Amino acid sequence: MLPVLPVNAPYHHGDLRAAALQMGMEKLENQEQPDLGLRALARDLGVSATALYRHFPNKDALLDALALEGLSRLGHSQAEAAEAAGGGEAGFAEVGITYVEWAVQHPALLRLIYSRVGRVDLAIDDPSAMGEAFRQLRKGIAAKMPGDLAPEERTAATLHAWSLVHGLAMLILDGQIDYDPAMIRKVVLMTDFRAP
Amino acid sequence: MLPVLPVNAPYHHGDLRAAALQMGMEKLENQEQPDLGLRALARDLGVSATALYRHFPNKDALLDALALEGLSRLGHSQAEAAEAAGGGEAGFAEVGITYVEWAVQHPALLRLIYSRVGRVDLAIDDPSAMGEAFRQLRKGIAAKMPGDLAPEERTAATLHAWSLVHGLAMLILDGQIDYDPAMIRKVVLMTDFRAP
DNA sequence: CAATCAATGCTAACAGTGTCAACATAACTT
DNA sequence: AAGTTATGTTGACACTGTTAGCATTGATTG
Repeated sequence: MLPVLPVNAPYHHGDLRAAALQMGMEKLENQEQPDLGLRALARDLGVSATALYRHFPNKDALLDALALEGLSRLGHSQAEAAEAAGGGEAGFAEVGITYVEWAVQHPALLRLIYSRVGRVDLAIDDPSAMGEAFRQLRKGIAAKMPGDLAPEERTAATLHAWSLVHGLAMLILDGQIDYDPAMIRKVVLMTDFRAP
Repeated sequence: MLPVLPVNAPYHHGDLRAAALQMGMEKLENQEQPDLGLRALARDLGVSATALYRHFPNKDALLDALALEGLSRLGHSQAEAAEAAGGGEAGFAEVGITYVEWAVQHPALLRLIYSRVGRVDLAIDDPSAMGEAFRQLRKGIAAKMPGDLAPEERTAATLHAWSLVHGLAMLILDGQIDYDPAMIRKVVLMTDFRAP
């Protein structure tokens, strides 16, 4: 985690905002808890602590941006998995399993996403940003469900599916259950969405 | 949140450890994020910041103690609910529903529990403390499941049940889904544990 | 009862944090 | 070329967790 420009660093960085997000993401990939430290990040970027304030109003805004990017990546992973499985019910299950796998591979990022997604500040600056990303996620889940369900059942089933994989992911991240891919698959496939 | 002993406070507090835990629990009940602030807590207790170090080696230990107490309370609530429902499958569902309700009523405390339950320090001091409490929780879930299941199915079913309600609770706490008791009940009852 | 000692409190200090104000330099605009 | 805007910097403030050293109280002994 060396400074980006070790020697002869010019006064201006070039694109500090992008560099901060990239290094922030990098740090999140290599740690467990979703906390970054503005000063530490600036230090690793080879820049003064307050320089980041020219690109983000405060620490929260930086973390929000990282969470948003993370959410986008998660969405892509799920879309890929669904497509690879050929859609339908098999694809639906795969979306859930991918969710858990992604969480295991990016624990800090998933935690960051969920800790920041409910914040109000997001809605102030850009009402469509984080909320919309999550709406897509939910819509994706719903779209990949069995098609012959009544609307109310669809809602319950979506909630069920999301809660199940989110709970699995969280329990694994918190060290409460071991990450056993076969067991995950078994548990995810346990639900029959046509049950009353 | 006034100091406990406003006037003529004696040099010694009496039972600062208990008072700290009580006030800490009180603060957790009235806020969303599970972070306390050692100095702030000491201030509210009318005591110097470092006084708490005579009763807890550090902030983590204090939070661990609070998490442990919270876990015990959660366990009691679930046991009560199961008994009230008369055990069996109905009682089993009630345990799950109670889990979600308890989480909604004590969001910071539930978050604290899960953020601290995986920490190693707990196992050093007292290997049975937090781990054992959680083992009880899991055993409680397992015991209240339908009895005619194969052992491997029981494991999967336990995991399924725990993940489902934990996921529901977390999504509600993070503001991703509304807390609708009827919907919770519907979702929890969706799973047929005899499905393949 | 008096002396000692452990338990429990205090203040002062250190390193760390997020953030703001004031100033400096580079880049862009006219 | 001059002025303006964007982007850095240093210095400071208030806050945090934590340690060291000192003070006071309550309990345990001789």
